[in-house]
Amino acid sequence: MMNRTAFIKFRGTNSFLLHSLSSFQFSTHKASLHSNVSSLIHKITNLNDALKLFDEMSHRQPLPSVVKFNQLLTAVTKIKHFSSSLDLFKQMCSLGVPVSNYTMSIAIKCCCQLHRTKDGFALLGCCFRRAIAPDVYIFNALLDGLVLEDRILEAEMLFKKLIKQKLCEPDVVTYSTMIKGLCKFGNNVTTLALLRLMEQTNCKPDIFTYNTIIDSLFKDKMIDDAFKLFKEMVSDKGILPNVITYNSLICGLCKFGRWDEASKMLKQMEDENISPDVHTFNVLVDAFCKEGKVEEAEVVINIMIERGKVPNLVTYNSLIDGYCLQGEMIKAREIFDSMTLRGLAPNVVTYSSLLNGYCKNRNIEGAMQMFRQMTGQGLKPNVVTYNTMLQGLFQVGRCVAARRLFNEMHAQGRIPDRCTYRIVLDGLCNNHLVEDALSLFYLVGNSKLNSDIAVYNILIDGAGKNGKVDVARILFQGLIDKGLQPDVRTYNVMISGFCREGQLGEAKLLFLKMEESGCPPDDVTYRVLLQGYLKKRHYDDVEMLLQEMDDRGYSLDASTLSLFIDHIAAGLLDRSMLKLLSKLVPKELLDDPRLCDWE
DNA sequence: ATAGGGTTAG
Repeated sequence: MMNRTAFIKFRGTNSFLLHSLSSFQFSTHKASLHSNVSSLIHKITNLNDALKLFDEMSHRQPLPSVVKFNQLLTAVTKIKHFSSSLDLFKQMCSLGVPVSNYTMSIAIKCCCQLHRTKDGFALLGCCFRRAIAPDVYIFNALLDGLVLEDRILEAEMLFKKLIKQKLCEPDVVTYSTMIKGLCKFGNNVTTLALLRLMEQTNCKPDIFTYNTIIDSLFKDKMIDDAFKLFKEMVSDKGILPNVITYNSLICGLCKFGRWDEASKMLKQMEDENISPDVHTFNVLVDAFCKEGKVEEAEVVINIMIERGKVPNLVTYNSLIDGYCLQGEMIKAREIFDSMTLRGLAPNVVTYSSLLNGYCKNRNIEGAMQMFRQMTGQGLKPNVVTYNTMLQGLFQVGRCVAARRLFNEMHAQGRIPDRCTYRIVLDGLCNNHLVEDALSLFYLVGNSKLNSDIAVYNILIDGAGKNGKVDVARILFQGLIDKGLQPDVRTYNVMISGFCREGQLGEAKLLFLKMEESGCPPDDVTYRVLLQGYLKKRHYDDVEMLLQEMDDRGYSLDASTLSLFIDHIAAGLLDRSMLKLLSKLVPKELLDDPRLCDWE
């Protein structure tokens, strides 16, 4: 075959020669294509190459076999161009390629991955019409589609139907997909039952099955069960954990602050010659960032790079979020710029972190500018983005703008979630719009949104702070009537409301009720009650409360302490209390110059 | 000579 240099040498010598040369090249190219479609398909890395190859294949006479087309479709599906893959499938049909069950399974998978499981089922109908017997691959793809669309009941129905009507022999993938669906809905009891059922059949659970369940148990905070299953997998079934198993374990342990065990797992992993991948490093980066240890996170990233792993969008997003949580917006922007320079396009998560950072710093203009930049890049804000912006706007008292944004959220088809609801209620209460918050609350009525103790805490606090302790009392009774369990915060905001109105008797009664209700007071409870007592110059229980605080190992905060000092300075409280107070003051507060003559 | 399932971020 003529090579490229030879071709160049001929240029300009003779146009006829050039023409024949190029056609010669073309035909040899085609010839090599014909014999080597499979090897060309394996080299496909982008959609364009795939489409070109398809075009050339479809012009061949005779047409390449269906196997070649299936290979190409697989390649396109692997690079996640599902709708292009479907287009090619349609073209295959109109070209008259005799599509097989392989082709159908790929096409159905594409529909399902596009959240168009309905079309997937339509293609199942086509199978019957074309006398293609649907196999387990096809049913697995459909089952996965239903799970993906959260249609868990239909997934269960399909699963049972497959078995009952013997539509196909379910295999380990069928079971694992069903298990994934059950896990997604937090139904760990049924999940484990299905795992046991599986063990009775001849398709045994494999590493995929176990990884799915172990990860789900961690997500549901069932750490001990997760480890039990992990041991069962390794010891009883002899299945070796892989990098994904370890990633789940390490991620779960980090989330619960169980650092020692997490690093033990890292060591164990290395001992077994399983090297950490980008995902593992990302878990560690994120864990450090969440702990406020951004420098450590940067160290992890350096190790990651030393080991030849390339940080990706997730890595940078975690780091940016870490800096934003610390309010270090300059660093956050630096990382943002450097990731853009590396050709990584920021996504909605990146922007939401930045918005959050600006809002935390009460820089609402900065947040707005980011919001506009984000939408300008064609990124659609999601519920989290809107929640962040709403919180920021309420925080700086821009209730009208918040309202406008809430309406926009609605217009964009974003359904407010429990966080949105809490943010709006809290925002209204903190901006002296308790009446509005209450009307919204009553409008929502007896729904799941209102069966949330946090919602009651917000409203009780809002009512109390706005001089509506009677409303607070009604709300408190209401939540008890509903069968909700008040938590420490509920008691704290209620006690704080009573204290503010000088109803110290009520405050004390509720305080005493906490212990017997199995919800012991925390340091905040004591601070609130003490401040209430001091402000009303009601000193009877003060010493006893301080003593209790000491017994429980609680400490005083700066503002309560300051109040005590004022009362002592005014001669309202005896100086003998200083000794007890000094025991309750954290070291950093002892530096206060006003306290130098304490001991 | 071709098809499928598991882990991460706001």
